[in-house]
Amino acid sequence: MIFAAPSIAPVRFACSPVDPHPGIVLVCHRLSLYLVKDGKTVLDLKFARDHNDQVRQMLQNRRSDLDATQILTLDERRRQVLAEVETLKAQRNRVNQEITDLKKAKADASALIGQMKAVSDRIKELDQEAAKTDQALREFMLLVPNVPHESVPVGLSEADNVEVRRWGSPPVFDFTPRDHWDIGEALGILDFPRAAKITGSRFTLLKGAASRMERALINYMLDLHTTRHGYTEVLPPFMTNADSLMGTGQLPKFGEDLFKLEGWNYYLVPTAEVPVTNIHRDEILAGDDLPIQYTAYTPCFRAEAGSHGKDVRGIIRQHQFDKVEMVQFTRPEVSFDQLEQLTRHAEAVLQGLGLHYRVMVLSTGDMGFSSAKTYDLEVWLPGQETFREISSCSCFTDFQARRANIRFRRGQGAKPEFVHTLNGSGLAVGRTMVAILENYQQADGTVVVPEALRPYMGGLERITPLR
RNA sequence: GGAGAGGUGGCCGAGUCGGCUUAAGGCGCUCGCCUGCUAAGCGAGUGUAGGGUGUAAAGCUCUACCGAGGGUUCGAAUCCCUCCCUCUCCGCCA
Repeated sequence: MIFAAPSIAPVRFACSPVDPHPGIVLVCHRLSLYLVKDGKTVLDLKFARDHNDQVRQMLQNRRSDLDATQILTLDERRRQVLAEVETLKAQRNRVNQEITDLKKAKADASALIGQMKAVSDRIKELDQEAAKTDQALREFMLLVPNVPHESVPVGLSEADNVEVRRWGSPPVFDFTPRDHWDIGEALGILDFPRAAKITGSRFTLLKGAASRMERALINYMLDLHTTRHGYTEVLPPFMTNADSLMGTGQLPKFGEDLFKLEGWNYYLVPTAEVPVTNIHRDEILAGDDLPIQYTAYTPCFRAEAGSHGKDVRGIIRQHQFDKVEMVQFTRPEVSFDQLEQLTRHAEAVLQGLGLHYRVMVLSTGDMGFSSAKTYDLEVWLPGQETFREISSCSCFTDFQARRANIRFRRGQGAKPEFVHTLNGSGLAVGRTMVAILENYQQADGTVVVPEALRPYMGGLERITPLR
């Protein structure tokens, strides 16, 4: 197996106080390029300056066409301007005190005041110059992807993902298993034409046992994560502002995947990851409180731009779907261990429902922009005779923490450090129902309800045709 | 939607004819002293980020930050404008 082996890791970004995108206010404060080794931040912008070659190499590895030398230029310019403007500001502060003293003594200060006019104008100029440079540097850094962990297989696409393990076995049928849309429509519990009438394509009307199962699955998953896996349940807003989307990495690069509310700077959440991770934006957490583990149910809204004609049948790919998400904030040194654990938490849901699945580690070519390592859980769908993604579990190292300025203190008086963030679906509810319909279908067209779900469905054991 | 009041350091809370506030004071916290123990008392310290200077840590030094952004001014927590958020009353609504 081939592994990416960056001797040094990555390039990240951060930002500062100026607005690079109209209507979008950035909340990050640090302006530094840094490198991470063994999950620990060891170097910063100074390193990028002194070892620019290595930085360039890293960008190349991730197939980024960003030019690392631009960092040098911009940083040099920025520090030049800062040095000059800060000297002037120091002078201004000093002279202002003198003016104050003169005024107190009822003496004439007009000479000093006249002199400071020019200084003040120059400061104004330089401040603008510094802001421009900061903005350019930040825009650059916001487009730098996270760097894959050493254990991530190098590859160009989905085809290079590597199976890590699988659980269970596919159910055996003495008839030809059907797709979930056939099963659902025959039972009268999935209604596609009416959903298209109400809204449009990629929406589904659930009825009877389907809508109840959706609700049951949400409760089952939340209960599992809160009572067995140690997560705290939260129910966040289903819309977020642009700052939050910037914090988790959906913006500025992936705005076309989002539904934005007309006349508002609000977006429908594409995943609970956004509101939940941003719970602690701009906060310094107590080291003793880590790891912090949240689980949340939210609907998810995705424009699915660029997926036209893909998965058009059934409820696999919808503009709106329900998901239960797990989010963790951890110390840097344990984040990849936590990823293993979080992945097991997602797997526990599938195991509880008796669904056959496999775990894939995504290759460098298939993983997301913000992720350092991602496991996908793929559930077996007999109707389509294939494995389909039902959960995606990622460690983001401090990529999101830098953007969202989420830090922690190891102890009293210790310097704040960035936390690591993780999240994973636990699980995508709609696809879980798809899996149940297809895996538990019977020759007579009915569907057996998995035992774990029955308590949540009033003891219902079998779904029979509605009405 | 209408009317009004506010947003200050981890917390509470002063601070409007702009300049002795380098953000008073208190609480909390840390360290020390004192004290059978505890409590109380006494003393010192206590933010974040960036630049410069140190091999590094420390230290020293400069700059910025009183909801956010912009403006006026030699100088803004303090004045003006825009926006965000919180609270009160009215209206409407689940």
